[in-house]
Order: sequence, then C-alpha cells, then structure tokens
Amino acid sequence: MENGWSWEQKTLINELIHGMELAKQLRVQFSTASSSPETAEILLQRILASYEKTLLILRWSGSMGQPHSAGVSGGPPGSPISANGSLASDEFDKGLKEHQDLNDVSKKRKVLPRWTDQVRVNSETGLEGPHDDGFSWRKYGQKDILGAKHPRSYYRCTFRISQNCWATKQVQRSDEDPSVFEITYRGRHTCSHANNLVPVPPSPEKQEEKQNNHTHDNQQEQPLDILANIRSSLRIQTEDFDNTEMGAYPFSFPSTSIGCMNSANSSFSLSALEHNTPLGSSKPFLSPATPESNYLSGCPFQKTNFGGLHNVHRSESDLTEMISANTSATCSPTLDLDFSLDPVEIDPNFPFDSLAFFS
DNA sequence: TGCATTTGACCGGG
DNA sequence: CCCGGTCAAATGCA
Repeated sequence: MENGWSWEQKTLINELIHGMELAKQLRVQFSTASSSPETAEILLQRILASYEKTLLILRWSGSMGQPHSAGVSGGPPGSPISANGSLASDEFDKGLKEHQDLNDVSKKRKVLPRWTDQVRVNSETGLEGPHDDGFSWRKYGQKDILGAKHPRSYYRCTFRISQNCWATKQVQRSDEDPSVFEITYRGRHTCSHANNLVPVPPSPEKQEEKQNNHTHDNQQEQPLDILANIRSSLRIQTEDFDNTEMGAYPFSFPSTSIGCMNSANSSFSLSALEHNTPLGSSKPFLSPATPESNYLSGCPFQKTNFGGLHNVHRSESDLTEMISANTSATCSPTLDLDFSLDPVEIDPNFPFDSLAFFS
C-alpha cells in the first residue's frame, strides 16, 4: 500500500464511482418516470450522498497512510462523520474508543470484539437502513438501563448452538432521537447463515406486521422495490469498503468475514447517511410508545428486511454468490475466539476474495 | 409441536 | 451494593 493506497482501495473507489454513476442514471430515470418521485429522489440522494461519503472516507484514510491501524477502526465508521455532522463525531469517538478498548478488554476478560452502530428508522421507506444485517437474531433479554429512557434489548445469533456462533448485539433506542437506534455488535458471526443464507424466514410477516402496526401502513414495497436493489448494492459496497478499509478491524477475518461484517459495516455508511440527510425526519416512524423489543427484534433490520430480500437476492445475485462462497467456504468457529483476543493480526489477506468479484 | 419472545432471577464486575 | 448482561421458565404464535 504505497502512499497509503492499496490496490483494493483503488478498486473500491472505482467501484464506488461506478456505483454513483449508476445511481445518477437511475435518478434521471426516476425523475422522468415520476411515479413516486419524491421518495425515489430522496433515497437516491441518500445513496449518492453515501457514495460521496464513502469516497471521502477512503480518500481520507488513504491520505492518512494507515488505512489499517487506528484509522481503520475509527476511521470508516465514525469518520463519515465529519461530513455528516451531528452524530458523526460522537460516533467516531465512541467507535474509536471502543476499538481501542478492545484489546484492553480482552485482556481483562473474555470479551468479544465490539462495535457500535447507529441506525435511524427511515420514515419514508419504513425501513431503517442498515439492518438487514443478514443474520438471524434471537432475543434473549431486555433490560432497563440506568439513565436511559428506553430499555436495551439483547440479541444473539440464532445459530449459537447449532453452529457455535457467538455473535450478539444490543439494541437501544436513543433518548434524544427516538427514531435512532444504537446497535452494539459483539463478536463475529461464525455461522454460515449470513445474508443469502438467512433465507427470508418463512414468516417474515410476523415481525413485519408488528412493525407495520406500530408504524403506519408503510406498504411502499412497490416503489421500494427498486430502491431496495439500490440499497442492497450500496450495502455491499460499503461492506466491501469496510473490509478493505478496516483491515485491522477485529471482526474482519479472511473469507468468512464478509458475511459477518456486513452487519456493522453496512450500517455505518447508511446510518451516517441517515443522519446526513435532512430528509428522514418527517415522522418518527416509530411511536415512542412502541415496545422496543418487538419493534427491534422484528423490525426490518434483520431478517424481515421488508421482503426486500427478494430484491436483494436479485440485485445482489453476484454478491450473494460471493458471500455464500466466502461464508460457506470457511466457517471457523474456533478461530473466532482466538481471533477476538488478538484482532489485529488477521486482516492482511482477507479482502482479496471479495474484491476480486468486484473487479 | 417447535421455535421465538418475554420477563424475573441470577451472576459477576466495578 | 449497584448495574449491566445473561439465563431460563413461562408464554405466545404459527
């Protein structure tokens, strides 16, 4: 990585640029089609914004000359950051701190890698960006947190037992902005059920219904269809970006990492983007009274994915293949533990596979 | 009937 | 002792 630019990053940038071009084209089409111009426009703007940010980040970290170490952990997630404003910096510091703590923590006690993500519920789309993290989560607890208005929900990978996957996440609604959720991921997925494998559960409606009830008839699946595609691709892009970008990321691990990483990574850009756009604030999509537990567990975040999985599958077909290949190829449960204790030494080789698909 | 969620109890760190 | 995190029995749902 001479000059701080690895070939992966260059490739990524190219891809991002390409993606942006496509999004722009779509934008034109949408505006002419004029079916639901507003929503489409909004989302497209976000997409574009996200791309821009991603590029910004890449450049930034690239210029830092250390896309892998400190910059890595803090950089990507938080950085968008400065560009975004508000939340950004906080998140950045937070994330950075968390990543730094990682090592210490692991010494003190067996703690899995952990990173935080913020997600804002998107009022128009009825889905909050980031989270169909492609994993199947099972709620195992809920706690009232001191000083927090809303309880915190605890989830763990559904395949914890069957596949010895110890990934967990905590979801908590923000006090300040009820439409924002803080999601803290812990541990890396070692299961082979990432993304594509997380088949749309036979009954996503179950959760969806709950959600829809809480929200309003947010049945914009039609217009969202396309957007979902865009979004999904965007997500992957960011994932990949993160992969390369955060080589040192604790949870980034050779092949398997891809599927596992998306959870956190996808959200980074998207959440950042959410905060960026002045749009998503029409209505809070969630009634503050909504029991977080239900909403979150069932929310489009995860498996539900507002039925977007169909779309995702289509649009991500390539990526899906890639992911499945990677995830299924190496599911290394045991490695994960070790790796969590010694995060930094693992990254060097991993992003290649994924990138190869992109280029 | 099997799986997911709920929720109070329990545990361990600070 | 307080608080965050997890467990596990009870309950709900398809």
